[in-house]
Amino acid sequence: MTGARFVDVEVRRPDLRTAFPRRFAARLKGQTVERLDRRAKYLLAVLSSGDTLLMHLGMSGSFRVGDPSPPGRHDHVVFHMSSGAIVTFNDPRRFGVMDLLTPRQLAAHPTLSRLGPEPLSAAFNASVLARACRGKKTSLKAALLDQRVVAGLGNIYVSEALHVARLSPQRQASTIATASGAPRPGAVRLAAAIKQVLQEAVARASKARYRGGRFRVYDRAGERCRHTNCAGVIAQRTQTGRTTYYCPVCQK
DNA sequence: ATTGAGACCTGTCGGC
DNA sequence: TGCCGACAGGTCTCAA
Repeated sequence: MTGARFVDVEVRRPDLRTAFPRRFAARLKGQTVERLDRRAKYLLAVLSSGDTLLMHLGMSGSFRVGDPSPPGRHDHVVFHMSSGAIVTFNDPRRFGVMDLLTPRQLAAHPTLSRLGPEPLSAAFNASVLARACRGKKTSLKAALLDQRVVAGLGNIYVSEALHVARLSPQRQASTIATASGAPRPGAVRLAAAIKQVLQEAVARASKARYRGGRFRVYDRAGERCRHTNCAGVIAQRTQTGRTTYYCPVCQK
């Protein structure tokens, strides 16, 4: 898509999680994609008009490249690019998002403008994490799922990171910081663990043969804890509506 | 202001 | 084999 123009845009279902803006297709047509970017779990295509195409996969969204004809039941948007590429957005549950923002709307976006730091950037470290958790009465699990604390962690990698850091998901978030917001050892381990599990995930996903589904604790209830010298068994429980997996023995 | 519960929607899977 | 409830990787809104 990068460097290519939108020749045609088919909107087959304009009702994803949010309604499409008026004249969505018309505003896209003729625009060139200057660059593709990402912020947290949002995909952004910066256009020659200055507008930004904002996309989110929700729980079940995906893009594929290739002629979709005949289009599938959940093929909601089809981009026909001047490069010849045909890019189709498919999303059975329709929790995804497709929006077109002016520079002003982008800068003032209610969600984007409040996102926390990118976890793999230098802007995210133990000090930043500790400060964000200072005074939080909620659990570490809920704090890490809060996109304002750190951007882009989802249910799987929160469990994964807490296991690597050996921190209990039920532990109160404020306990990784001192009263003044300085990092305690747990914050140092957790910030490093978050970077580690995400780097590993990106590396694995980049390999064509990757099948997915192999995690340290996620979806492994009843299996042995993989930390060396830990005799624990992975447990699962529900926290704020989401399933958490953890080792009750080594995660404190 | 912070927090947790419920809602949004469809597909899949396990149990009967 | 078929039906039915429970659950799924994410936000958003609302009310306590």
